[in-house]
Amino acid sequence: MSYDFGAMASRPVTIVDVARHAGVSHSTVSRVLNGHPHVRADTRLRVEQAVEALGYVANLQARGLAGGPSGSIGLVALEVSTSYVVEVIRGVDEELAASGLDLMLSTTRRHDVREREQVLRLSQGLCDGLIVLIPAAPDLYLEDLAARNYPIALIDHGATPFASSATMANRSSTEQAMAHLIGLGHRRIGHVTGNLATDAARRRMLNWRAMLQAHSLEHGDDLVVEGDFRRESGQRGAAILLDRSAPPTAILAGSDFMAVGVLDEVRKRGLRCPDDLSVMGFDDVAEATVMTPQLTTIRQPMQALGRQAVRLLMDRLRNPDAPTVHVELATELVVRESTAPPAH
Amino acid sequence: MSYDFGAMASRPVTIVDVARHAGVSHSTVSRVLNGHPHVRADTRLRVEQAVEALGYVANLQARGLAGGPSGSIGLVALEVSTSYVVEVIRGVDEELAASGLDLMLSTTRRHDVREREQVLRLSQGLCDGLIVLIPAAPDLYLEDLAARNYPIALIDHGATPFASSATMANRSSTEQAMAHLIGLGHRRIGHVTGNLATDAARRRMLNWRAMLQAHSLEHGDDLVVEGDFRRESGQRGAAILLDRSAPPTAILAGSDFMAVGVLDEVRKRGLRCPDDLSVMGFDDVAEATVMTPQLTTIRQPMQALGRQAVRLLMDRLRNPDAPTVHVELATELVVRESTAPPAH
DNA sequence: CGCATTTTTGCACACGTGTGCAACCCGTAT
DNA sequence: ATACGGGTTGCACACGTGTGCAAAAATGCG
Repeated sequence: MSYDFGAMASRPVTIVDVARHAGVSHSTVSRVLNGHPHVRADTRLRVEQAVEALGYVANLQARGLAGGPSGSIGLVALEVSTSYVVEVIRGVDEELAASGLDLMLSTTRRHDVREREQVLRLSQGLCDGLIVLIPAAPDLYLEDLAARNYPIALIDHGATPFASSATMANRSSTEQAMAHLIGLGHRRIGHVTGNLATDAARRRMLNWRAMLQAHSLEHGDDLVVEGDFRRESGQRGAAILLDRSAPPTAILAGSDFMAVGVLDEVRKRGLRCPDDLSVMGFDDVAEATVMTPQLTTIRQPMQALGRQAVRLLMDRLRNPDAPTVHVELATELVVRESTAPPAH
Repeated sequence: MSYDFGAMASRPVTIVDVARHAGVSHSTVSRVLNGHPHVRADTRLRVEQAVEALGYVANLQARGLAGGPSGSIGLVALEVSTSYVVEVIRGVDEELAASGLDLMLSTTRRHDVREREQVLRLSQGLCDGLIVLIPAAPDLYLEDLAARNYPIALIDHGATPFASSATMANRSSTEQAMAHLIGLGHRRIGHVTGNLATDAARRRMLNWRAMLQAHSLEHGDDLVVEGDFRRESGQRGAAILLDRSAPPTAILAGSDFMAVGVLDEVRKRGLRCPDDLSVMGFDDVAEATVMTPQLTTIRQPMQALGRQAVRLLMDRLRNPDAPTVHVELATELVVRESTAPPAH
């Protein structure tokens, strides 16, 4: 066995190096690092100075292996491409900043097997807790982890006894939007839906229709066009609706991006918003405050969802035996400039 | 696919469990998992079946501790709040998807100490390579890691012998912007900078000044205001510039968000863009095509930057002894509606 | 000062995996 | 049949840290 003290192959500083430098055993260093009570004051000081002097950084893996806390929580998501995921991550990151915990993001990219792998990986000591942001069935591992009493927070899942969860109140959001438009005096309210293959789009359409029926307003098929959540489909939908013999005075788009498309068509036709047509969206994306007119929309509390998940997780970290909780976050009507009473 | 967990699923399945189930030693299981050549075919099959039956998932920490590959690469960033970071992450994630490697995101939240900590943590076996996305001085750890021959890719840093790096052609991007404005006939061109603590902001300002000098145009201190990359600082900067005795006819903002702020001030004063003031930004964020007028800007290839960083990293993973590389990606002038020849 | 009690410290093992080395097995050539 | 050789396999140790237990040291008390 040979020791090389040369500057070439510098080995990371370990707890043993610190111990040697401070003239104690590595156990003592460990105790200092973890704030154990039974350490003499001057010993603690010597160790802390050694840590400082050598620039010691704990090896997360060894610590996790040995059963110590990792000081970080994991977030498992499908991908980072959609703004939905990005916003949730932002919320998580910001809430975490206050607590001093680290964030580990892991993406599964739609491989179902990978999902279970990633979750188990992170739960094996790498992270103290896990936030799962995947709209799939986590039954494969949830019960397992619950048996180990491992803290998990699910986002956008229904209630389950195995983990805490946070979700959005989808129903009331469409009601909020329609109440706003009807309250302004609109009687013909068109709807450009998102991709009807998705739950959210379908529920929004059903609730749009239900609200019109409840107020005895027209709700026929010539007031609704299917889109796909994207800007271009919003423009196409608006073109169709505005070409009707009796065009709507307001259009509810299934997403903010489609609302932008609706406004594209409005501008193209030389109409003005909100004077000639009121427009609403869903989500309250960052773009909503940048456009002219600024968009009236239903804010989906995506960041808040992330924050809430962190709080749920930290509750479980502090008190592992407390029962799991299910939280439903309200959406919020954000009135800006794109809606007004109808002209006539 | 169904997994058979034993009656007591309280403890995670380890390599030893698999070994027992297959009637071999844990070493053999390890060799199967890592694709070593000297394993008999039927033994390999038995082990693989045991892995499947027990639903074994490797413990990353133990593997990392023991010196094995982690199969994941790390990304260290300040935060995930800015779209710059988000876009880079998207690029990284997408490029990584092709390679089968996992992504670990870690945020430092502007604590300089944490930066070194996080980097060292992840480099101690947790990740096979690291992408650093922090506009600060990584001298503290770079040399150290280079000595260990640890693969690192820096984003938006200058060339360094210690790591591969990818950056955008900051010089030419500013030249592109200024050439456009000067070509339109502008002679007084103001500049609201980003946070001058960052490299990018400082270089943009220097190049702004250099271009003005090269064309013998005024470039004094009363044509430049420091901002912080955010919308509000853009508005403040514009207010200051427009209050000068001889206000500029065009303003180059250090980011698209600041350009939005500039437009806020323009609108507030009842001015019109581009008639009374031309406005340009940097980045080409999603918002740029949504606003009115649509923003003329310099497109920063942020996703491409992420992809490039991954490729650089994988080159080093495959060939650790190859020299480091510095790649510069071209930016692109995107002319939209917010720039025009000056009125007078 | 001696003894009991408490505080402080070190030893040794555990965590799960990878790997050098030696031992094993089996087939083939002598 | 024996020796040889190469493909397989197991043993034992290493990685860095946490912790129960016992030893050592410090403290308190008479």
